[in-house]
Amino acid sequence: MPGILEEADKHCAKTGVRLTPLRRRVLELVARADVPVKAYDLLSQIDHTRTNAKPPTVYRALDFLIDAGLVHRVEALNAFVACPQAGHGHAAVLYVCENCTKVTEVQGTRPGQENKPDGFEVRRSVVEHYGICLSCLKNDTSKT
Amino acid sequence: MPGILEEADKHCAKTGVRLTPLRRRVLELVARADVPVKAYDLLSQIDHTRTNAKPPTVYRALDFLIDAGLVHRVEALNAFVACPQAGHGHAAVLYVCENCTKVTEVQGTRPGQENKPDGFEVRRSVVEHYGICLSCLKNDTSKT
DNA sequence: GTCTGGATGTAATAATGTAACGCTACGATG
DNA sequence: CATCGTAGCGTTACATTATTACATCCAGAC
Ligand SMILES: [Zn+2]
Ligand SMILES: [Zn+2]
Ligand SMILES: [Zn+2]
Ligand SMILES: [Zn+2]
Repeated sequence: MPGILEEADKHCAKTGVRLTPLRRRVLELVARADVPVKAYDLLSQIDHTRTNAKPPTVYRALDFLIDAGLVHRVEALNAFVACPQAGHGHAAVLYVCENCTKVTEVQGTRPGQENKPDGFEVRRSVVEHYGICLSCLKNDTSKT
Repeated sequence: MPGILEEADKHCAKTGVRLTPLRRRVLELVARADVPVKAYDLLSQIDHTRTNAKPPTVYRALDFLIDAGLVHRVEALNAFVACPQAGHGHAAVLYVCENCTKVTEVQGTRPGQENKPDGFEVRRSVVEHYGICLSCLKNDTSKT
């Protein structure tokens, strides 16, 4: 795989938005973790000798990355994951393992709108499935 | 309709859990509002001459009500809505209007599990669609 | 009565998120 | 070049949301 950062560079160049060093650094931190990351964890990981990051710093960067479609917010965890597909503005379908906390983002799927009320115009969807991933089910030592 | 509180009484009697006055009061407050309610709003609405409610009070009551399937948490709003169907433990599909903030819970639908990863065992699903309801679309005066 | 577990009270604090304002750097415009 | 406007970030202060830990109360079991 080509690396999320390089993909992000390309994506931002194409869409004409600026992936500044700070934003790129935050994306790097989110992408490096293979589990959802908390905003304040990001804050503490930013190099404080180079920037003087405060909460607004990281929240602004995250807002940018989310708008750019590079990061998704995991609503039920107050946490963030990097999007493996740099698809602008797509709605994510996430499977979150409650044991190992890893997130799998389903590729190329639109969230289903079950029994949508008549005339409702959906702008944004949050779809998060919580459970146990195959790998954790296999390695489960706590079998009753 | 028979009233959410009476339904809740029946439901709790049947499942053998205790809908105490405090919990019932919180459910009443959630049910009375036709929009999602915040925990601290509930806290301020509880009668402080009779109980001495603090944050844990309301969060504990909400936890109980959610476990009992009487209330759903709206994850992306940090807010709570009463469930119109007292179905224990069902996963809710919610349509939230970003204009009037009203929530429509789709009845009798299981959230779709789009392209579920192999072997993933789903325990709980969060499905929230944000947009504009029909009524707000009709009354829209901000037509460009 | 005494014991016990669930429910609630209480204090303190953690964790998460935002508002408001100012400064700086940079590109556009004339 | 001058100046203007704006995006990005710094900075302070604060607001909102949620939890931990421990004490107390109280109904039902024995
Ligand atoms: Zn994605
Ligand atoms: Zn797992
Ligand atoms: Zn429901
Ligand atoms: Zn509406």
